[in-house]
Amino acid sequence: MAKSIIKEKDISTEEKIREAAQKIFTQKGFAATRTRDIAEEAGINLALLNYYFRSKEKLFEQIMTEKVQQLFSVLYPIVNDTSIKLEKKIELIVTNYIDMLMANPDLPLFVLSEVRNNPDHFREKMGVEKLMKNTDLIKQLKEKRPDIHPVHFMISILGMTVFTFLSKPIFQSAGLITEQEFKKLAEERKILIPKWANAMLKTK
Amino acid sequence: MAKSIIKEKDISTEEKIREAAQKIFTQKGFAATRTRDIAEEAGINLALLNYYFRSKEKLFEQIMTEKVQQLFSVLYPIVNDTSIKLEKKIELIVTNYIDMLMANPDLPLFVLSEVRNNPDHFREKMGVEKLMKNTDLIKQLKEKRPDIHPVHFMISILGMTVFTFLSKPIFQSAGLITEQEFKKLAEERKILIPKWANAMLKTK
DNA sequence: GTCTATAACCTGATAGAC
DNA sequence: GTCTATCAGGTTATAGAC
Repeated sequence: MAKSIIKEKDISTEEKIREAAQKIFTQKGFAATRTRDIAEEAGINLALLNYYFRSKEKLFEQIMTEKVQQLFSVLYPIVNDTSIKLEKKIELIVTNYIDMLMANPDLPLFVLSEVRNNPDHFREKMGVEKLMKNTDLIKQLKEKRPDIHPVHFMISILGMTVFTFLSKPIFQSAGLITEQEFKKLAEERKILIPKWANAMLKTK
Repeated sequence: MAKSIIKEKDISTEEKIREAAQKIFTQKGFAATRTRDIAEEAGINLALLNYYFRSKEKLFEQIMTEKVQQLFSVLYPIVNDTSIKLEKKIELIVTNYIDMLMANPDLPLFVLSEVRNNPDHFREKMGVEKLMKNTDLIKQLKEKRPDIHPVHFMISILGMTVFTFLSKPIFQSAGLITEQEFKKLAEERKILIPKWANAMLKTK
C-alpha cells in the first residue's frame, strides 16, 4: 500500500535522462550529440548520466534499440494477420505508419543514418526478416503478382509513405510548405497511397 | 606547349583532399568525420588540409554545395523542357536519377541529414523552387490531375526512386539482398516506377 | 542519489623547420 | 608546399564531498 503513495508525475531520474536522450539523439544523431546537452535537457547533472548509464555509447544503444523497435513494430501485427485481405493490409500499413510518423517525424532519418554508420551492429535488432520473409503479406503479394518481386511493392509503398517525412525539411526550408499544409498533405496521403498501391498491383 | 607536359594523373594536392573529403563526409556526415580521417584518406598531412581550406567547416561547405547541386541538377534540364510530354518526363527523371544514385548511393542520406541539421543554411543553395514552382512538369501534372496537388506526385515518384537507395543498408544488413541482386532490382525499377506513375495519374 | 571539480582524452588548428 | 610537433579548446568519464 505504501508504494501507491508515490505520485505518477514523479518520473525517475533515470527516465528523465532516457527521455532527454531520445529527443536529442533522434534530432542530431550520435556523433553530433553531447552528453552535456542531454543532461541539460533532462534538468540534471552530467555526472548522473554516467551514474545511470555508464557511458554515452551504452545510453545510445538503449535508445537506438528502442527506436528501431518503434519503427518496425507498427508493421508486425499487420503483415501476418491472415484474416486481412491484401488491399486492407496496405491501407492499414500506410495509415498506421503516417500516424506514427506524425508523432515521430525524426525517426526514419535517425534510424537510416545510424544503421548506415554501423550496419552489422543492428543486424539482429531490426528484424526486417520478420517483415519480409514468409509473412502473409508477402504471400499475398506473390499470389497477386507472381511476375514482380514483392520487395518492389514494399519499397514503393514504404517509400511513398516515409519519403513524405524525409523530404519535409527540404520543402519546408524552401518555403514551399507550412506546418499546417504539411499536416493536410499527410492526411491526404493516407487515402492516396493505398489507392495508388492498388493501381500498381493491377498494372500490366 | 610546356604546360601539356604535365601528366593527367598528377592531380593536385588540393584535389586529392577535396576527393577524400567528399568520400568521408558523404559516408559519415559532418559531425562524425574527423579531419584526420580526411587527411589519411587523401594520403597527406593534417596541416595541409588547413593550409588549403582554412577549416573543417569551410571544406565541408564546398563539398556540401557541390553535392546538393549534384542531387538536384539531374532534374533541372528535364522539368522545364516543354518538348517532352509528361509520361516521357517521368521516365527520364526516374532513369536518370537511378543511374546517378547507382554511382552515388550515399548522396540522399547525406544531403537529407545535413539539411535537417542546418535547414536555413542551405535554403538558397538547393533551389527546390526551381524544381517545383512554375515548371513545365508541374504545369503538366496540374493539367492532367487538377484534383490532386502536384507535390503528391513528386513525393511519390521521388520517394519510390530514392527510398530504393535509402533502404538498401537495411535490406543488406538483414541479409535479404546481395549487391548483385540490388543492381538488378534497381534496373527493374527504371521500368516499373514510370509504369506505376502512369497508373497513378489515371486512378479515379 | 546528486552535486562540484577535475582528470584523461580527443580533435581542430597553428607554429615553425625544411 | 609539406612536414612534425604542439597548443588550445572542448568532451567524456570519474573521484570524492555531501
